[in-house]
Amino acid sequence: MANKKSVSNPTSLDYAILGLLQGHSLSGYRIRKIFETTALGEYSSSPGTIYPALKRLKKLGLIIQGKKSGDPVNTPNPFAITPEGIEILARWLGKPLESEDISKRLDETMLRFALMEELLSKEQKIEFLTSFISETREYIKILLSDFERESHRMSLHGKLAMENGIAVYKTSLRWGRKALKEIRNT
Amino acid sequence: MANKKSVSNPTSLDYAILGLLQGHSLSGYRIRKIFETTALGEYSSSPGTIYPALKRLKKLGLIIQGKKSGDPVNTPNPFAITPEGIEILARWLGKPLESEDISKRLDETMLRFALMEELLSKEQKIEFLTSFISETREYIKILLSDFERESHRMSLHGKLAMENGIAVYKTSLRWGRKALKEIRNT
DNA sequence: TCGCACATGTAACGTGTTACATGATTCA
DNA sequence: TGAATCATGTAACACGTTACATGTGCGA
Repeated sequence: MANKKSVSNPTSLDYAILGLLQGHSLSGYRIRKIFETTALGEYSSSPGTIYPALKRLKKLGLIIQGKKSGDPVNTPNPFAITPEGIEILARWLGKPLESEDISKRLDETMLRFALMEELLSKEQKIEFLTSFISETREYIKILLSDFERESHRMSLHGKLAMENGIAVYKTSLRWGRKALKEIRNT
Repeated sequence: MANKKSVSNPTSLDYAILGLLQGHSLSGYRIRKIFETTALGEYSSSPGTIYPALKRLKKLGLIIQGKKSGDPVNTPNPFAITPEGIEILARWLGKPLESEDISKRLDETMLRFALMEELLSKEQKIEFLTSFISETREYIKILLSDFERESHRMSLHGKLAMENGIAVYKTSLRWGRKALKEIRNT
């Protein structure tokens, strides 16, 4: 197994930070503001979350602190991603999709997609979307058969809630096919 | 403020457990199996998660342990929900929806819907869905305006990821309207 | 008898949340 | 001058994850 998990892997928050640091340096405060204001807001980020995370990543050598030649002149204590950070991030982005990346962790999976533009090859992106599509199709099948098998003993609200789940996954499936086409045209 | 948060509120896992305990007693093992096998599987549940949660709920007096006259004869140490448990659960289910229940915590919000059948009145359910619809509509507006404002400086992958988010929320909005109709016909 | 499913738990660990704390700079 | 925003951090706490541990009962 090439995968040592001895020391505890980065969390998806860590990866989100590394992803933001592709391209330009950012201060802790800037990163917080991005999490606060943009659609990445799921990673809700009070100081007590962000600063310890940055500390962690720094200690791991995935980011470095200090004026980096380049960007925003007056970012106070900007962090930049290191080559090791890039490598770790790219490895995470390129990991083969498992079924649980769809059934649980769908948000994280979309985050991976959002961050992979620069670091993965076109082939890898296509591979990612192809698996995304087939895993999602597979999972919808499971949901539908669960639904048929159990619906007679489910409450109305239970059934409706499941219908939402199924509809949402179908939407993501359609999205995946469309995204695949667009990426192929690149 | 009627809401004391002094002692730390139940988590959504706690509420999921309380919800499962509506109607019939279940052993810890049974609860684990339900989380493992059904669509509620997001609440991934190893012993190290479930048993401490049950202990907690027991200490709070929201569930009680012991043979309950009724159900499956040889369920080992079944838990049943107490009146206080019901009350806490119902209060949670009936809480007014805030915008963050949609933008973050959408899964939790759907869990609330799934569990409210027995404990809320028809009017409360309609109120829930009505807010769900308007909050979701509102959030989609925000996403769309973010998208228009930022899309020119977003990467292709960023844009595609956002499109998925928007499509998913639109799906849930359609679901909400449909669910509202069905509940009204009750 | 071997192994699997049933059944329940504990201990270490890390991370996110909440709340507190501090200080500089900007702008009205 | 006072308020808001910029900017960074710490401490307590609780929860979930992982890994370990134990024992029963059933069926092949």
